[in-house]
Amino acid sequence: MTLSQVAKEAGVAASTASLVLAGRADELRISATAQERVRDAARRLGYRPNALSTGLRTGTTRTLGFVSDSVASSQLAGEMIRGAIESARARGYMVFVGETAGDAHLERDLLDAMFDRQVDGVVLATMMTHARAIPVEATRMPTVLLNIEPTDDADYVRVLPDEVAAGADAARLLVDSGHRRIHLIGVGDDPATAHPFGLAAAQRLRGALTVFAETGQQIVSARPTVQWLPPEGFRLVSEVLDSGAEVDALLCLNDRLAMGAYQALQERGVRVPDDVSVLSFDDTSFARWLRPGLTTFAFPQRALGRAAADELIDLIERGAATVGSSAPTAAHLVPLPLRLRASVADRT
Amino acid sequence: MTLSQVAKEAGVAASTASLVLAGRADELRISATAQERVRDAARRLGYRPNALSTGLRTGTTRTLGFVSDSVASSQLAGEMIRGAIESARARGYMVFVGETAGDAHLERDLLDAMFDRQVDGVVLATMMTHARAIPVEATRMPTVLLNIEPTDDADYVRVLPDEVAAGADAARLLVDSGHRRIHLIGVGDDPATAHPFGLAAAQRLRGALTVFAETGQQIVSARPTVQWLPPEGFRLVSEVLDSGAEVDALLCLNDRLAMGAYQALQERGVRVPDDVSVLSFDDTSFARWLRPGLTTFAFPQRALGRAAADELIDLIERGAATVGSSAPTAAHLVPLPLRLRASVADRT
DNA sequence: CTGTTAGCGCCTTCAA
DNA sequence: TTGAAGGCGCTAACAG
Repeated sequence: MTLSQVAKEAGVAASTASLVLAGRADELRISATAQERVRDAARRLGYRPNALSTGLRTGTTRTLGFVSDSVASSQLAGEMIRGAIESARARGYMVFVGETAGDAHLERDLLDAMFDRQVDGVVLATMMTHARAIPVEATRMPTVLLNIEPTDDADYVRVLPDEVAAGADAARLLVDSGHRRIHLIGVGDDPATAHPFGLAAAQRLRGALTVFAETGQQIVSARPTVQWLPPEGFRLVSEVLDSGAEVDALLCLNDRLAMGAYQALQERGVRVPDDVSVLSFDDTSFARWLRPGLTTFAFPQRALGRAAADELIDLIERGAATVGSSAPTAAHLVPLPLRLRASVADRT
Repeated sequence: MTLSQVAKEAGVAASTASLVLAGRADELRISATAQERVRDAARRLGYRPNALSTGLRTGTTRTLGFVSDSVASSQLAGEMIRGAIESARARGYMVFVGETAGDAHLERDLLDAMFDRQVDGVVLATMMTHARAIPVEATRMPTVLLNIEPTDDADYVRVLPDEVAAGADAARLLVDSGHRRIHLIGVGDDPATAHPFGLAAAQRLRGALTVFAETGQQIVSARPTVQWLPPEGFRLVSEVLDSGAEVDALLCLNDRLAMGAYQALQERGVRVPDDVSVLSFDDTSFARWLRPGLTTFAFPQRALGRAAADELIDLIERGAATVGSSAPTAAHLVPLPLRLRASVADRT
């Protein structure tokens, strides 16, 4: 089904049909009958414009690329992608998705393949290394950085989770509910030397420390680890309990550590939240199924994806004219919403 | 950078450059020097062919569509998509991803949008309703069904998890390791009335029953539920324990039920696997972090995605000529591999 | 061995 | 108000 077939069926020229179908008929005063005939023919023949052709002609494809460095294990990636797809779809865009597993070569290939297909722009996302250089391939087209802090100084539109605020919120929640003896699980007490991967550890810690300072609290202990996994949470919390220190609350840097914490607590007969409160980050799938339900700040995967796609489409539709012209754009920060469940007691 | 610019730079005609760059130069005996000059110019100018143009001309885009009905909560979807993308990429294809959340209208729109962009084919996947009708939109292009049994009788290429075999494997594992008093958690004892959503329950049950029959075993109890979630697992296993029945092993229909089972067991001080073995399906992210690690048959998400993309590309490259011609294709069954951890004891 | 020509499907002046 | 013509970038016959 091509436009000229529709035109023929309607008894008009292809250009006329084009105008009608593009909604510019009134503007150019095409006769009502002609319009009717065209629309009718199009419907009857099930006409759908060939996007390749339109793209070739107009230089725009209503197509986005989404490239992330995620690997099999990361549950986070999936939701981000889906958020992006959802937003894009709502605005009439389709998205190509690619994954690099951290392979720079693959990333280049992917970006090339998308560029070849004339995507209108790409979002570059990361699940692993949060601070990194941006490949030159990306600079050929409008680009939005998702969950990445660029190491170079070019002015990219960035979308990031507001980890600092989440850290602060967590600390405030604990302090406000009367917890005094707080232990940090998964990070030391110095933001500068926090977790080598990702900015999450350092930023969550920074936010928390600010609030602790403001309220005159002291952290009892802060235990770093490189792997944020249940066995590590188990180990660290066992250490805390063995140390004989008093503990009102455990602030775990993510849910997997918290899962390990639950196991260690349970094994020693320490009750959550009656004896010890547990607060965490991410809202991983199992958080609500732990007993008692884990109170946690949800990593806003889907919202991040949505925001990235929206920023990108804004950028595209605003026109590439503006690129690099204006003042450095502030990062778009997405909050981590609290999922209030049953693991934090009120001790006031 | 267009082909004609490269050709001009190399001092040849565009068609010559085209042939050289398409690798058909030797075949058509283009002089070595001309080839050299073309390749050189292309490299120097950073030439990349416009895929839109090529697609328009050749009628093929090396682009796939992937449409699934998954919703936010399903972790399964993400991995399937990624498997598909991975396979596609390896064969030079890019993929458009879309999600419908079960909305038939959205599905139509998505399929249309992909069709408009001239995808070479689509995979239609489902996470929810495993038996369903296929929308007519799909029939305009090569289609592979992933995790779907079509209710109409058209002859589609299908990729499915081998749930029956997994059920049989699970039963055999239990029987072979000396378990006699086995309870089923999450499904009744009649495949015909099993779980309304999905084929998994009925098929896993069918496989298991076959083996139990072969080995002369009797199931002690089989408890159905509509929601395969931890609280239900907790409830059902509590019932089992309260009933006073003897129990060697719990065969849970998925990991979330098993998680609830662990909680119920733990609360009553029943040890896994010393007192009771637990076996399950899916290998959800937390399965390996439960204590003891949960032995389970992994739902092969990624492999399913890979298989679907591969089947689709085979279908496309074999040529649409064959469509509907041959005998009904057998479904491509993907096994559920066993993840042997510590929750099943050897009681022989 | 290489260049000319035509056309994939669409949009957009420009003339009529 | 409508139609004819040209071109987006590429490939494939067909001449030379």
